[in-house]
Amino acid sequence: MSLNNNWIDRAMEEIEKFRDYIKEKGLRNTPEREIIIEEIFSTHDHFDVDELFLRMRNKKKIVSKASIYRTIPLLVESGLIKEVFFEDGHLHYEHIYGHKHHCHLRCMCCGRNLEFSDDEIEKIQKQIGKKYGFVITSHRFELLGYCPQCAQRQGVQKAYRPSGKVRGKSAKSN
Amino acid sequence: MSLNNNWIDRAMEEIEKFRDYIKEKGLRNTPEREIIIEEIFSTHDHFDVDELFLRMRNKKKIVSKASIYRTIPLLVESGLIKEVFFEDGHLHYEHIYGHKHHCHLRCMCCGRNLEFSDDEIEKIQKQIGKKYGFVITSHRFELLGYCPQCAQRQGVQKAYRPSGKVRGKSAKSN
DNA sequence: ATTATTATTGAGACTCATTTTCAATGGTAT
DNA sequence: ATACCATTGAAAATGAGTCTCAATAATAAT
Repeated sequence: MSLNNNWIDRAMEEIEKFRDYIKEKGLRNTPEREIIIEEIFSTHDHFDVDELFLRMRNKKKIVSKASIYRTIPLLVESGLIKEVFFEDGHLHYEHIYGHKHHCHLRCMCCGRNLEFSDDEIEKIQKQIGKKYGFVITSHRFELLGYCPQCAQRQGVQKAYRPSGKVRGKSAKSN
Repeated sequence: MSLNNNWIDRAMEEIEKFRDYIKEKGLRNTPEREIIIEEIFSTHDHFDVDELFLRMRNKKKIVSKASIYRTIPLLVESGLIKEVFFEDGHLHYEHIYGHKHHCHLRCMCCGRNLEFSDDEIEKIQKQIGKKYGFVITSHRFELLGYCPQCAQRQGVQKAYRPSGKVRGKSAKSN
């Protein structure tokens, strides 16, 4: 509690922010929306809609996908989450709370994804924002290439699928 | 010719590279593929499949969308083009030839897109690549925020659509 | 040249993420 | 209470991208 380190606390804080945003916009808060936020803040990982939906379903927190899709823009606007990238044919998000701003290093062959951070980036962001008069709220920096393993394997090496689209990934449920 | 500045020359050079790549991979070159490359190199702008398809159709260069979709991965693999970003619900590409490596500054409200370049980025790329043992072939750096105009207009300001998806953009053809 | 082999093509069917519609529900303010 | 209107779930719609398949064409072998 004092350390404010567990997800319940995080979620509470963020739910509060969200309530403010919602009110300010003249919208209404609902149990569904709070459940979604709680679930998002229960881990520190990237998520996508389908994943989130299934995670919730496993915990008997039943909210329709449509509502998840409808809530996400509100969460982005209120600054609780952000888009991290488009991969495997869909968007991935993460919550911002306590996340050190980080960038991604992606293998275009196997899809492996590392995170790193770099202070230089923050400086550039400020600098460019000032130069063009933009209010910059976030950034995305991705390095694309081949991981040590894939860089060796000839042949497979250069395979490209649009935005890392993974072939034969199915077994979904609705 | 000597200045090598017009698109015909560019396209020719790149078509040559493509032929090599195709041969090396045991595939076959075709008129369709060459037409696609020519068209891509005829401008210096970003493009998406639909746009490219329509541009070609206007010039009576008829190639099916399926073929365009099939050719793009080959072009990426052979290093002629690269994915620049996912926006408005689809991927955007650009050819690499003569493009100074640049980054994007995007307004999340009106979709305005500026380009800038920064040498610092190149250094970071090298540095991180070495650190993690990756062979890095390209990067994407996007700064997201609000342009001077949108930053002022209250209300509209924070509107977010997944990856800048533009509502009511239709009037497509097939 | 002719033929055999096999990659490529266009058309259309298909998949799947995301959005929209619509009727039912439920907060909120008077 | 009552009216108003945002929200919900379910299902239909949309649209980018992929796949299938029969027809065509590039290359290799004859």
